[in-house]
Amino acid sequence: MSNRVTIVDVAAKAGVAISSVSSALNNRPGVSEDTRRRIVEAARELGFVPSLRGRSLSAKRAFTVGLVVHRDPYVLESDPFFGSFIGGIETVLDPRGYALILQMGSEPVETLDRYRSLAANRRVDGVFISDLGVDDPRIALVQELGLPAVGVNADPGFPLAAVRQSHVEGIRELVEHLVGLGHTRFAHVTGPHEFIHAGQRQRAWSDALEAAGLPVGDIVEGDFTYEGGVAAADRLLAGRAPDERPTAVMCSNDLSAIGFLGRAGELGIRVPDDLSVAGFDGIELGSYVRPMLTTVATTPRLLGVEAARLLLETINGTAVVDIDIEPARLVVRSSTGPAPQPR
Amino acid sequence: MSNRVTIVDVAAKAGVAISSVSSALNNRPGVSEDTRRRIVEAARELGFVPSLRGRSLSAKRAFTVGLVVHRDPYVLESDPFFGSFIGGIETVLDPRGYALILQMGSEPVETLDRYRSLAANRRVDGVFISDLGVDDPRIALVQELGLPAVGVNADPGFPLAAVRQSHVEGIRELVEHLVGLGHTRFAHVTGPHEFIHAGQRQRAWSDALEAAGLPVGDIVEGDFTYEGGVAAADRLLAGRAPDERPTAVMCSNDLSAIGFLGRAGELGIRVPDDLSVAGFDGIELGSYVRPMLTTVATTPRLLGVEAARLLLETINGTAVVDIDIEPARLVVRSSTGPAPQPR
DNA sequence: TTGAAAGCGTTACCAA
DNA sequence: TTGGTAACGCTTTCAA
Repeated sequence: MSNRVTIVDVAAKAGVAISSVSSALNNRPGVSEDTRRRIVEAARELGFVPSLRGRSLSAKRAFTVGLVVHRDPYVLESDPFFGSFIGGIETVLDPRGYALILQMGSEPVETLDRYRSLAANRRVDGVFISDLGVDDPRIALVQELGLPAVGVNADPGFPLAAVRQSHVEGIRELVEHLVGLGHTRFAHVTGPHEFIHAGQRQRAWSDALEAAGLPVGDIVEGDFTYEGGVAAADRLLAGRAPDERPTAVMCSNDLSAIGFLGRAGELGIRVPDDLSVAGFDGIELGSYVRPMLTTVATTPRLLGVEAARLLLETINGTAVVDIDIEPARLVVRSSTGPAPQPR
Repeated sequence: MSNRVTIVDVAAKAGVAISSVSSALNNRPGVSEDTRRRIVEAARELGFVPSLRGRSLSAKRAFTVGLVVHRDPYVLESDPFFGSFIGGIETVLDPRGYALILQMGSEPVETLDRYRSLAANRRVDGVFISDLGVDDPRIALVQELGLPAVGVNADPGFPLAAVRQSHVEGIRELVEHLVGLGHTRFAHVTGPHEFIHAGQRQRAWSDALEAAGLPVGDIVEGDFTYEGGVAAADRLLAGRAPDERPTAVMCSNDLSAIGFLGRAGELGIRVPDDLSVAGFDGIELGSYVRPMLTTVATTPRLLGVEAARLLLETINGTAVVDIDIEPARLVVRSSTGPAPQPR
């Protein structure tokens, strides 16, 4: 259990110097095909696995990257994003011998400290920056720390490497879908304004409506939670006469749309007959609730894959361009339908 | 950016040997109070942070522990457990200079490989084993690998260190609650039988009913998903006359209970008037749906805290006893009520 | 092509 | 109490 096999053992067994073992096993030139074979064979027989610690110290690399999630646990729990995103990250990290360190900072200051300490003791070679905020202080921080980083769904002009999935097309498709169904009175439930993606989605919604020559209607701030959707439904629907209510509502994520749906039902408003509701994300739960939720489906797993690829490239200093993955797309289910006929 | 401060720099600045710096900064004896002060001061001025890599190699420790989640991403997404569990882990890891590596293996074999490679290159000093399965192969694996490990919610007789939160009391409370409401026809929706906690919960349910002298009723296998709850509702309720249906159902987790609730509503069965439904977990969502879900609330965050504490102790070889945290407790909300009066 | 040796940044042992 | 020095396990440079 205790005495693990080291490069010295392999060298001894193969009857060569440890430097040759290192070269051979890392596919570097300068080793004859014959010796290489002998070394590989010896390593195999001994079950040699290079020690990450030795490699780390020598190579000045941690072979680890970090993700600091700065949301409160409840949001993390119910958010489908991170599970898939992390899954995607792993698929590219693992084959390259990298691993992911996950940290959670519930408060912004705490989050910054996490990044700081990850950098200070060189625990990671790079980090992901997700859930970007407006004027996000993490940007300046990683620059100051010289810590390679990749932003997820950053705005244009983001100063670091970034991977993005456009929401514009999907939201435009949603608006066209609703307009085609005859809707004219719209409303939008945003996410918390401190996150840039909340603003991105709202803007895409407003722009598409304006492009269609229709009034944007009410915009109420939500918080990405089920509860927030319930509250938004109260504000937009309760106590309003049918012809004063919006007939088509987009919530900026699925969870809040599902809350919205639930409250609408309680208020006696039928979906989609009296009201159309759509979300954003494409979480599984949306296809189980009744009516099934129309949404704009994102692909967090793919985002994770590309973010990881980009981060490793950034770390290696290989030429890097931002990556745009295929846009999120409209998925029509049963929570949207023809606009109710006024009478 | 590149030339970081090392122990050598501190030693030079303080005019002492590096061994003294090491001793002083690690609060080891053998350094005079005076020198210690000088060293600490020098370190502070230089902004010295010990290199994890150097420490790792020398101390033969990774200062990292691992969690390999072996569920498919969707379950991870919608499961409230891991977000809080990980949050709890972090609160004890962080102050002790440890970090968490998160890996995901969707298939069992893959999961085992993850553990194997974590151990092979000594990336972690120990691992958590959660979502224990029946005859879980990970137990033998970590033993064979000599990898310190802590089991989460293990059965009695578990051969490794374990942290547990008893579900028995809470489920018994639930049964007493239902019995007190006059229910006599029960049913239970389990989790996947390959997980031991699914069996644990079902057994607690059956035992409590038997203790009350009541028939256990139908037991149908679910899968912990919303969808599974819907399917279970179909099997237990659809096409059955009111007096042939159970009047009180426990689903083995909240998510499936919520699915069950939704389908019951679609079938025209009123909850709690015609039927009482309860879940297990205590997720936030349960308090937002209507009717609000009666459940047995667990505290995954606390479980994470204790699991991490125990794992670090196991790694340090300090005397270790299993930890039992406060049992999960019944939380009565509005999805349970008096048994319907037959007529 | 091969091998010896110098790092990498700590900790820990042992003289002084 | 101090300081020198040998590990720890690898990569990399430079002679041979």
